[in-house]
Parts: sequence; C-alpha cells; structure tokens
Amino acid sequence: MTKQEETRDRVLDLIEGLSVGQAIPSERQLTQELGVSRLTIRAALDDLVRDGHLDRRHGSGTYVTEPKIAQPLTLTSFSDDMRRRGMVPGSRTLELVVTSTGARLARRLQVSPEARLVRVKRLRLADDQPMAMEVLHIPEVLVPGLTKTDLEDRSFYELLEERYGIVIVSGTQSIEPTVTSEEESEVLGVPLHTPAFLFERTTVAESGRIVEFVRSIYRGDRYRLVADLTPQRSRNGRLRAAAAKVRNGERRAELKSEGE
Amino acid sequence: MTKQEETRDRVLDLIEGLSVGQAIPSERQLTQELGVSRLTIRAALDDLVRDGHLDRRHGSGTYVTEPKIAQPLTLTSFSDDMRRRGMVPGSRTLELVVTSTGARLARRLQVSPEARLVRVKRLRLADDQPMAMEVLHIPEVLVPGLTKTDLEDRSFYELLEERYGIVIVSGTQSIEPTVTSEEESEVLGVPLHTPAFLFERTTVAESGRIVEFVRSIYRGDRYRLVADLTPQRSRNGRLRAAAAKVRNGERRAELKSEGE
DNA sequence: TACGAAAAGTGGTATTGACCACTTGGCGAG
DNA sequence: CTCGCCAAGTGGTCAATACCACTTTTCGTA
Repeated sequence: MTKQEETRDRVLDLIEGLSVGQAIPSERQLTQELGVSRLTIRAALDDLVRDGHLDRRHGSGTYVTEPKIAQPLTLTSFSDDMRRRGMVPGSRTLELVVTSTGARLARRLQVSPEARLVRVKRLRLADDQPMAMEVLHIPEVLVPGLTKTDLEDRSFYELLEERYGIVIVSGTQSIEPTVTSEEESEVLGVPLHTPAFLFERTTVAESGRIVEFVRSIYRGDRYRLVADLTPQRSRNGRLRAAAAKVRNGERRAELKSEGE
Repeated sequence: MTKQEETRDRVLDLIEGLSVGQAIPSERQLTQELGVSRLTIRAALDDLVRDGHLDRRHGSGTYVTEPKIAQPLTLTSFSDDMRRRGMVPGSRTLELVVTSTGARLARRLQVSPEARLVRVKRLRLADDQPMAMEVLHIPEVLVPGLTKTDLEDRSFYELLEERYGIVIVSGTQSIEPTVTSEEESEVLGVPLHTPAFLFERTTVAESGRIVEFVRSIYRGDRYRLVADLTPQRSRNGRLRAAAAKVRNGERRAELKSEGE
C-alpha cells in the first residue's frame, strides 16, 4: 500500500462524511492534516477526479461530485450498476448445471476441454423488472459447492471474493447489437426480435487465471450506453495542434424513461 | 502550451522515428536531452501511456507499442477510425439540404427553432463496403457554403478546423441497439431488420457552442465494440480493498471477420 | 562451463520549495 | 450605493533531489 493509495482512501473516507457540492480541504491543508507532500495529495486527488468522485475548480477548490450514474464500461457488477441508479437489483437463477467444457469455451476460459464447468443461467432484475438475461460459465474447480441460492441476493463478485478468495482485476467485454431469441423474449417479457445488446465478457483474477465467461442479453428498450467523448492525440501529428483540453471521457449508462 | 505538452509532442515526434517494440531513451536521459525535470517527463509519458502509444516496463525501459486498433469511444472521426484498421475510408454524400430546425433538434443543438440547419445524409464506406449511414445536422451559420463534394474525401472535423476555424473539444455519444429500417437496409446492402448500432452524438467546439448532432447507423454484422475493463473504486468502501492494479481500461472497436 | 551474486540501469514513489493562473471576496474610490 | 481593483487563497505546473523496487547485464566463483 503506497502512501498515495493510503491518501486516496483517507480522502475517500473524508468524502463520505460530506454531501455533494461541498468542498474538501485545500491541497495545502490536506498536506498538513495527512502528513504527506502536496504531490502525493495531488496524485491521490487525480485518481479520485478520474473516477468521478471529485471535481476541481481552478482558483476555487475541490468539490464532491454527484455520484456517477454508472460506468458500464468499467468492471462493475450488475448489482452495483443498478444500485447506483437507485434501483433495487435482483437476480433469479433459472438454471445451474455442471457440464463439460467443449472446444470453444475451453479456448475462451483457457482450460482443458475435459474440465468440468458450472453453467448458470439467470435473469437480472431492476426494481423487479426484467433487465437482462445472462449465462455464466465458470470452471468448477474455482467454485466448488456453488448453489442456486448463493447467487440470488448478492453480487457474484462479492461472493467470489468472500467465499473463494478470488479477486477480479481485469476483463474484456465485447458489445454487439442483436435481437432477442424466442427464449430471451419470453424470459425478458418483450416481443420476439426486440433489439438488444449482446455483451460477452471474460474476467481475470489476480492470479491471472480466467474466472468466467459471461454472455448477457440486455433489453435495448431499457438500457442505453452513454459515453462522454474527448479527442485523441494522433501519432502522425496531423491534428495534434487541436489537442484536448478535456481529458478522460467518462462512460455511463442510462435507463431510458418509459415514454421515449 | 505548457512544458509538459511540449514535452509530450517532442516525444511523440521521437516515437515516429522508431518502430514498434523499440525502447525510447530513459527518463533520466530525456531529462537532459529535453532540458526539463523528470517530473515533467513522467507526466508527459503518463499521457502517452494512457493513450496507448507507450508501454512502461519497470526496471527495463519504456517501449513503443503497437498502434491501437481503435478507440471508438474516444472522439475520433470515422476516417481516422477506419484508417487505423488499415482500411480505406470513404464517404458518399446522399443528400445535402438546408431546412429549418424544429423543436426537438433545436433543443439538442441549443439554437432557435427558426434557425437554418444544414442536413447531410451520407454513406460511410470502408474499403468501398458500406459500413454505416449517418445524418448530420449543423447550424448553417457555422458552415456557410458547404457543398456535397466538400465532404467526400476528407474528415469533416478536418474541414471544420481548416476552413471554418472550428476546433472540436468534446462530445457526448449514446449507443443503442436497433434494427435497420427499409431505407437503411437498402443503402447499407443488408437484409431488412438486421441488428445495428444506433449512435447519437453531439459535439462541442472550443467556444462551447454545439457544432453538430449526428445520428449514425452502423452495421452490426461488421462493427463491434470491445472494451477492456478495470475495477472501480467504490465510495462506500465495500470492495475498496480489492483495488485495481490495472487502471484505465482501453476501448477499441474491431471489425468482425467475414466468416464469424 | 554453468551458476549465482553483485552492480548498473530502469521506472515508481515521495519530499520540498517555488512560481503561475484563476477565482473569490473585501475594500476603497467614484 | 455601485463599480472596479487588488489581495488572499486555490488549484496547475515545474524543478531538483532522494530513495525504493525491479530488470538486465556483468563478472567472479564453483
């Protein structure tokens, strides 16, 4: 744990005691209160600004921001994602079976095709409304004794960490447009061939091992991705002069209002 | 232009003279060669690492990386996006008309509903294959005398900067799944109701003025979004211990291979 | 020759001190 | 009372220096 990380967490604690819009102590004040150099403070605040917890105003101060709506292109769990929108996340496990892996999934998960695999199909709810259907594939050795109810009322990632000691550190997700199949339509309660997002995600643990492959279908009529864009610097220099003032675009998702 | 930005650009120039995988001079060497402090060097390199131009290896050196496939959730033009994939971008202007604005668009563009608007419909090509159809809406006062051919063989953003002196600094883009309409199917050469991405984008100039509202339909069978994910820090601290080692997920798009 | 320890070089973190640019609020002149 | 200026406080940038952690190379020893 570096001082910078420690500082970040201490400021994070500090933020919890404040309300949105309030200013945190100035950088020079924090230097004294926390006993670290201003550079360290700034590096820690940089992180928190990047993550959307703080907003700096040159010449004025540093303020607590509205909690971000969401950052679906960050490694967040469905539960956290929905909670952040003020909705109650839910989950109904439709099926939990142990199967063999097969060639394609074996490659994705980087395990032997003979390995045993837990396959979980579940419905994700937001305020008891169906939002997405997802199918998880997890090597059985990683989650022995996993049951249906384990997955009902908590984040799978929390469970992984607390019971199995597996900490997620990264992942890759692809996004495609698609339309719902017959099964998906029925489960989600939408007409056949409704537009939807298809997310495919593999996540990686601290150890470097691939933990899961997930295939999710999100209702296109209720889920939308929103990205704040910033220009990029180009290596060939053509547009370099038009360099960014705004940096680090944020990503977030929104729920569409019913009547849009 | 701060020293840090100047340093960044000088390193960027330096990178152009190297090939992928080669090491750039060490930070201490750069300190001397460029005559700035190591802190400044590091800040500049931080930027370039974030943008994917460089890769740091602790104890070893800093290396030039493979140019990123793409970063579609960054403010990049279609032309740049396609070029980066080694494809030849193209554009066919299907229609260019001046109309009045209407209430909904007026709100989006923050102009009077009576303002004149240039509406451009065009087909975007990659290697002469239809990739997307887009409709641009631009207040006419910003781009007087714009013609069809202006838009054919160059980036619209380049044109804006060079001829009209308008520099784009940020934007917002929403992404939804949809299916192609009759017109879109015909123009793109795909069956009716093919899954597609609907992008809606508004871009903002240096002046703070909204420059354009764009609605694009991307073929779902050829265009895919890929995001590298990293965990986030949470303000309520529950999972904070599992903090990220990997930071700053990159986003990129991929073209699907034909036979997938 | 093969191995292992040491040294040299690299990026990673941290401190201290300084100055600049911007915002804000108070005070004085009109 | 109002306006404009100015000073204080804030974040933004930069320098010089030090030490740590890691990688790579070198070189001496077995």
